[in-house]
Amino acid sequence: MSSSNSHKAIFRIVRRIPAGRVATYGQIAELAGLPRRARLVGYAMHRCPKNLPWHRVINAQGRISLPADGTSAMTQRRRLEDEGVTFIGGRVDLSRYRWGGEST
DNA sequence: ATTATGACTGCAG
DNA sequence: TCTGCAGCCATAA
Repeated sequence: MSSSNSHKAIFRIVRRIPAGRVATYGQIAELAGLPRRARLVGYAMHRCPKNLPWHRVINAQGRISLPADGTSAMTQRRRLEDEGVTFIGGRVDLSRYRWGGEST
């Protein structure tokens, strides 16, 4: 088994992110037992299941890691704002919305 | 097998 | 704020 396990572990973590919270790629990688594999998380997100709350995953700068002019980026931002996450200057205040890995 | 690319990140200039 | 670079690793060609 190669990447399947990693992807599975990643998806499992993403599924635990509560609404109204966000997590960074690096954070998810770490929680999934894959320290420093942030890039792998990004790759996994690129082809994640539809049921996955992929919109709650953003980069370490609090920004959406997708072309700002793309429809996906807008969908992501809209869904987050819909959950109560506010954007300031095009980015999210991680010190406030970052998920700590806690259960809900 | 090798090279290039990408929804990453942290550090340096 | 922005650019560049070194780690990272699955895919594609």
